[in-house]
Amino acid sequence: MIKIDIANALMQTLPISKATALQVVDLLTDRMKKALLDGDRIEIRGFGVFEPRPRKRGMGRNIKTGQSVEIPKGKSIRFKPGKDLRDIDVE
Amino acid sequence: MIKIDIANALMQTLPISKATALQVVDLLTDRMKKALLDGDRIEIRGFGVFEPRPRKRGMGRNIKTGQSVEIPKGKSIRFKPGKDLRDIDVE
DNA sequence: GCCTCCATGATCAAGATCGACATTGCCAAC
DNA sequence: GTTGGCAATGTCGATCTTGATCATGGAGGC
Repeated sequence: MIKIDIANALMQTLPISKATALQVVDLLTDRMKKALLDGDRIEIRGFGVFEPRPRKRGMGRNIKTGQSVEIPKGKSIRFKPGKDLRDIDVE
Repeated sequence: MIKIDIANALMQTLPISKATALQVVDLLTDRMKKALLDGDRIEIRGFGVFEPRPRKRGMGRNIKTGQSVEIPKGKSIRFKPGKDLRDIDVE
């Protein structure tokens, strides 16, 4: 599923044009990105929580050189699936 | 940032009512949940990728009992931040 | 707008997983 | 069709996850 699929799903259900649907998706992701970059956490009940988290881990590894490279700074965006998504049980 | 904030952001930018904005957010999350539960991965360029991933890890621990509890089945929804979100650099 | 409901957060421990770097190919986006 | 973001590879260590309970707050109802 890519952006187009989401836009299609929106326009098929809501009374909005495809162009608007695309704008919606784009704006949504943009707003979320800004919020996350701003350090704000996004909590959508029943879906999940996006939480900016400081990266503290020490070092990674460079394939070609094989040397341990220190992971400089960093923040990771952690997504914690909500109840509905944690309910997954596919054997 | 919660669902209301996102809805407000949408209605402030796009020519849609707040009610519609809320429907959009709700529908969006619903569609994404369904896709993820269906095992489909969602890839939004520049934002991130939601990917259902089989959980293979062995066991956890229960505080109150103190016993090692085996992690039964499981699928986790992994969100991989896109370029824009990986670019975070907070000193 | 306020109240109520129920999901979410934190905790402890142990073990598996993720992440970063660099390069190439593929596919999402325009 | 073109562009360039994203996946995969490999190593090593820190982080995350699971589980139950209490408290907080997101979210829906009146």
